[in-house]
Amino acid sequence: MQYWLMKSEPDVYGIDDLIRDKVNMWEGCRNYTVRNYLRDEMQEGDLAFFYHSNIPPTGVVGIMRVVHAPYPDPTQFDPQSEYHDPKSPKDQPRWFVRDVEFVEKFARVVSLAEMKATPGLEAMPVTQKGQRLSITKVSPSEWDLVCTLGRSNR
DNA sequence: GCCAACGTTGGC
DNA sequence: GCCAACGTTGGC
Repeated sequence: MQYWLMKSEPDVYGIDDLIRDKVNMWEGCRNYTVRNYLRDEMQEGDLAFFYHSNIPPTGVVGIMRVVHAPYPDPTQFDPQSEYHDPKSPKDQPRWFVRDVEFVEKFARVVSLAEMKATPGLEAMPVTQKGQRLSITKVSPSEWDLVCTLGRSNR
């Protein structure tokens, strides 16, 4: 099983929205590296950190699970959508989504600053300057460390 | 709001 | 296939 970190801006879609919805389509990826992760590398049952980007406190706020096979992102064919991609061929879609299911909200946010300061997390892409993929891989040891932090009282 | 970093586009 | 211009991300 592979672990992941997936970013979302909480004013667009945050962990409390996922608690309400229980399952949600992770839509709108328009980057080929991330597309390949979604389409080719993620497996049903993989676990992912939910990361709040852009609005402080930025950081990991909980855990979700990948619950469905990949399928074409419907927003790419929707002219009304901000994610509309008129160049994506209908018979060979460019963009894919996964469904994710809520698993856990941490007792506290594991902030980006804290992750940068925690030994053992320095290889996480999210702690590195200029790294802006919206989905990245997480190693088992990184996974355990961040979970421990998020479940602790600090 | 600024801006550094990076991905994508398109002219040649 | 190079690379400059442009758009976007996302921390601060």
